[in-house]
Amino acid sequence: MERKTRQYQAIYDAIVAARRPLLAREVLALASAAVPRLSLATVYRNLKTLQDEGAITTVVLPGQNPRYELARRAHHHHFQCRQCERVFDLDACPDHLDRLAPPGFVVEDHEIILYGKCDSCCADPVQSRA
Amino acid sequence: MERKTRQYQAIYDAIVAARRPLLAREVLALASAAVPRLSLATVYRNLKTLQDEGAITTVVLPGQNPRYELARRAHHHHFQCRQCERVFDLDACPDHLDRLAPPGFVVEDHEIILYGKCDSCCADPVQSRA
DNA sequence: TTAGTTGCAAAAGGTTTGCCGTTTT
DNA sequence: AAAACGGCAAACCTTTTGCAACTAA
Repeated sequence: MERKTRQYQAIYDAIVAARRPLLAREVLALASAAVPRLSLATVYRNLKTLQDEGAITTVVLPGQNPRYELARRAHHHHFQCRQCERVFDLDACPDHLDRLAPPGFVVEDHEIILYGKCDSCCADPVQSRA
Repeated sequence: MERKTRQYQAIYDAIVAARRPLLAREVLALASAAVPRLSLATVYRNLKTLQDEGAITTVVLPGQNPRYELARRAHHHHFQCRQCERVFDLDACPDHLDRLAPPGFVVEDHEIILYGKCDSCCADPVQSRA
């Protein structure tokens, strides 16, 4: 990516504004407000570019499509609300996970995903904000 | 599923014998030894049946295709070797993960995945057994 | 001008489904 | 014979790619 196109800006802006990991189609929906004829292919191409630039990272939950969020400096994990299906960042991390592995296995990395109900959905158990 | 067919048996046996989560195409490869003309569609249909029967469970790692393993009674997590890509069961689990969530969020469940190098690959850093 | 980008449509890759012939009871 | 099951191919869904037209620098 060498040019700053309207599409690129709109896609980046959408991710910045969301402040949580978004699905490709959510990025399209949000960025379409600024660029009406925006295509999914362009969204994917720019997401790829943004990743290569280190501006965003991919968040993949088991069995779900990839989500994209602003790159963060710190190691962190995620929480998914089972009601609205939105994903949120977590800051804490319980170290010493190495001891969960059997003898002879070397742990290099880990991933933790919590599932439950977010604060909004706890307050309003009816509505869905997916 | 009401009948015990050769295909059903071969698929179930493959999963039992593996003792670790298998990809659909791995199940096909293994069960094909017993049923030569076995098709992937049949594998998927029987995997679905086995799940409905509660005989097997699905293990999904972020960004990867689903794997299938014998249903286990106990809550457990998984370890994936980055060299051979095989997935192994872990028995331990570090509770008190609830406190990782922000105030107002309710944690109902969690998932932990460790990545690293399995014992076989530590012993033999060259060969891949994927 | 002109190389990089976009939109559209088609392709890919894994999983699911429709159809119809085959098997089991 | 009736009901269930398997194989094959097409359908699906999300992501990727080919290509001609467009556009930013």
